[in-house]
Amino acid sequence: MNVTIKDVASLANVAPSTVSRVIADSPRISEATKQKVKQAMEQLGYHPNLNARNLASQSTQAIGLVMPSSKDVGFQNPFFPTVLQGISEGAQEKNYALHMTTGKSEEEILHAVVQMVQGKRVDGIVLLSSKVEDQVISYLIERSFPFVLIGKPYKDIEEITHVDNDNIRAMKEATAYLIGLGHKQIGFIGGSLELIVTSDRQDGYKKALAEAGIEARSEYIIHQKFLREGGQQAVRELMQLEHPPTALVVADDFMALGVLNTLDELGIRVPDDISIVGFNNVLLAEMSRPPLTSVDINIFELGYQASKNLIQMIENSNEPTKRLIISHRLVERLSCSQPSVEKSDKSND
Amino acid sequence: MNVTIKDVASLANVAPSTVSRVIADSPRISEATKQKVKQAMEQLGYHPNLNARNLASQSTQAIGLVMPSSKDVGFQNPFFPTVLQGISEGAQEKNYALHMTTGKSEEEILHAVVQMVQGKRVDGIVLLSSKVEDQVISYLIERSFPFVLIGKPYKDIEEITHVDNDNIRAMKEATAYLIGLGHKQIGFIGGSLELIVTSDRQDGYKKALAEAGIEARSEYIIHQKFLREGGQQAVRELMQLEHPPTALVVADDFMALGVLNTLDELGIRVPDDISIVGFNNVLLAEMSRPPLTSVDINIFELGYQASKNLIQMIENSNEPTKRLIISHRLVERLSCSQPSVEKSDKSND
DNA sequence: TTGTAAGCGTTATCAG
DNA sequence: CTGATAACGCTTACAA
Repeated sequence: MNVTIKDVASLANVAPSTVSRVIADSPRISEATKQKVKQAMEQLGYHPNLNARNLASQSTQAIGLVMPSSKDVGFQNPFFPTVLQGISEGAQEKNYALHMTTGKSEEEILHAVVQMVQGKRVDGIVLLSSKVEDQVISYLIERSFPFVLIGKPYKDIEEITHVDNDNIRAMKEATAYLIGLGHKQIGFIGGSLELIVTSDRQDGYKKALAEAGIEARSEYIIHQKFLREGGQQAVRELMQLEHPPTALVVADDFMALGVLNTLDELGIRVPDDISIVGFNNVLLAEMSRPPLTSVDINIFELGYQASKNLIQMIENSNEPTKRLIISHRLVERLSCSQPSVEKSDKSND
Repeated sequence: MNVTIKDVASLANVAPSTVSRVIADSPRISEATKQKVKQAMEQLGYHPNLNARNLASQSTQAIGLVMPSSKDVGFQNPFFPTVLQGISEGAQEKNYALHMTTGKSEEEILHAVVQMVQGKRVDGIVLLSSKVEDQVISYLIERSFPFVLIGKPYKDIEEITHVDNDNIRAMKEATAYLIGLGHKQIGFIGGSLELIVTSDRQDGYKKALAEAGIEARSEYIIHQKFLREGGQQAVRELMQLEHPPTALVVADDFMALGVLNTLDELGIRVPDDISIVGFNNVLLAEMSRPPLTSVDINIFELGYQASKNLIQMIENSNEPTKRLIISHRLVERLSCSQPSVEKSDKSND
């Protein structure tokens, strides 16, 4: 069969345990035998059997990744590859492997997670989405299995290590930016309110208005479940109002693209007639017309810190619960300007 | 510790081996004990330890996923989440888990693959990219480890099971479509020629021209390494020609977006002044302005067939080498029209 | 510093 | 149809 630790041992004229120690780079082993063994490993092309190793040591060097349901909104979002890259890099630095699971439904996902955890396939888990009533989270907490959440937990905040942006502040700043430009009629377009990220951003929006002494109009706030059609639908609604907004904050760049789109169809020009601020600053933001002013939330870092901290939790069992806030910044491009002095002056073009 | 097969056995008053048989759903076991055991498992909340199982059975129920280098072009492409979804679904149907690996360099990736394979973490591998001289492929072939490639191999075609589109024909049809509209000056914009997919699509482009009796001009063919800036750069070059093309085939939608963008900046209107056909038909294609006519290559299916066939290879060791061609179709949207009768007539607008 | 031997939790081979 | 028992390949006390 395959070359095992015993083969290496006998070639190097030592005991299997010695070989094992060399692999683990145990300090109490003579340099001489260490070399001898290493050479034998080399010569035979030895690679440890990870299953055997995991079984004996009761630990895998792997972390599990739970992705949102594949039917879900998040999946098609360009957010996803980037965060994955961050997670992957954090894991690789510590030599952890990545195990992935998706599913078409909540049950499928939960099932897969249970398999991973009880089956001892991974030492910890990164969660890519936080739902309002999340069974996966409950399960992990109950078993006190190490995990970190990307995003903000709906409840048990103090007990869940998570990495997130300060979405409230970020959106507050974005809104304040528009206010600073002179806008007073500012609309908000966001995803489903069941996502914590949406409600946070909405809160930030309201706060900014409040601080500026602008009354928040409920008809200016629109939620849409789907990113693509949602943005389009939202614009139509807003533009039919008696006093349509002169500026829009959109809680997701992808959605903002839909917005831009529809605006164009309606013959409304950005930023001349209306200003737009997007969120996430994905690659798309640069490529849209006009290039989108957007809040960069540092997606890569979100992922990187998640896996990095998860590994700390795994390796040090009394690591405290943490809340990591990743910085953001507004990237100005060309989708915003001051409101036209007379906004009803769109008579002739 | 954790609940093991022995605990279940003693609770059910049977031998561990019997429990094992129940798990494997062995046919030669009485319905009575089967029920008894199942109930015991339920009662104790038993889940098999996968490491032990893998070790004993010399097989994991897992497939490995090798992604392109995270620095690579492909990573940010919306292609990626979709193909992942397909792979994931194919795996899940057969109850296979997914193990993922990326890396920042070729070496890192090869190293990770070797770990996966020799470490016996997976039973087979799906390759998401095919480079010209691919060490990973050589390694897998040499060890005759089951794998399937998404895309077309550079060499050893007959020995590598792969799932691909007929990119030559697809691009030929796309080009022929433009010719059918009356275009004669058609440019080609594609990615790096090191990618087989690019050269195939270029071949298709040339074939279509040849069949129509149109001479292929080398200055109409542009390759760019990066999708984003590349599209922009390419347009600038093409539009400076003495006789700029009246239509463009672009080998990737993402790139096409950059093209659209730059065209807009230059004040060239699509499709009035120039027609564009994209490739891949990602979500973006619908959302661009104008909506992009694009060749749908069925990305999900590419992934789905890959994992499905990989699993067949794993479970049936003398499964023949296959070449699977996924269908494509041109999706007409609004980015193409007939060439203006006098194409130099752009005097006043 | 190194060797011996007992697990780790399954599956697989033989008997019965 | 079911039960012992020997692998599977590695780690880790415990000795030496």
